Amino acid sequence: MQVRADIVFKSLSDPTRRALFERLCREGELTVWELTDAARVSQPAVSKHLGQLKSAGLVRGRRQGRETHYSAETKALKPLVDWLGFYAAFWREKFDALENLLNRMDQ
Amino acid sequence: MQVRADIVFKSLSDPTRRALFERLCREGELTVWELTDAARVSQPAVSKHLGQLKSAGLVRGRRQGRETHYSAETKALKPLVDWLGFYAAFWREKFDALENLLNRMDQ
DNA sequence: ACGATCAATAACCGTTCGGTTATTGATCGT
DNA sequence: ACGATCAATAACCGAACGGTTATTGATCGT
Repeated sequence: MQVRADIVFKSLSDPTRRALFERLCREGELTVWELTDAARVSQPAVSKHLGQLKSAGLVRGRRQGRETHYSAETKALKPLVDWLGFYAAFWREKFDALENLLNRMDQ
Repeated sequence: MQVRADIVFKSLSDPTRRALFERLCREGELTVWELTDAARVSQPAVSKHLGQLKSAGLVRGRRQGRETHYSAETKALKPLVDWLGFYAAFWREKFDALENLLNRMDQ
């Protein structure tokens, strides 16, 4: 779980990359060029970021014809929630609520 | 809040740095040399990491004589919790929508 | 007063990172 | 069949990162 937390933290530590993930969370499935449109970086940069997010399990790519549809894999945030829950007893109640929700989505 | 989240994510994305923060969370106030002892890096490296954690507000340093006592500032995790909370709310919406749909299909 | 200790800073080094442009490979529309 | 489009890869670049050793500054014990 340590390693997973590492990857997730690192993946989300870059603003551009996190913005991509956030957009996928909010808007659902999006193609690379749709994502590139809003991101203020080039298409290859977007593709690289998506690749990293995919490695972290935060994103899934579905190839359809010549376009690839990406979507957020919210379950992959679990290591982060676990980490927070463990190290910040201060926020215990909120974390429990979060974890509860995640477990329900895990099914 | 975006910027805060940036800094917090980035600060915690390095394993060595996160280990320092975790130890401070678990064991309370510790001096630099106590932290250096367990970390597998040099004292200057530890000092630099503590400096970054301090910039992020994740850590507080209390100078006492020639030694500095550091402690975790769990409140600084709030941006991270908020970020997760925001997307958790989004998940809940989706989840509720799905539940709703399933219920309607049942009839 | 002086040597030892603690922590921060300086100076440096190799690697990784985030970005670019150019190119390739695949698929679509006509 | 062919030009256009979409996405991934390649090759490269400067900046930032994480680490080191050496040094400095301050404080403690004797």
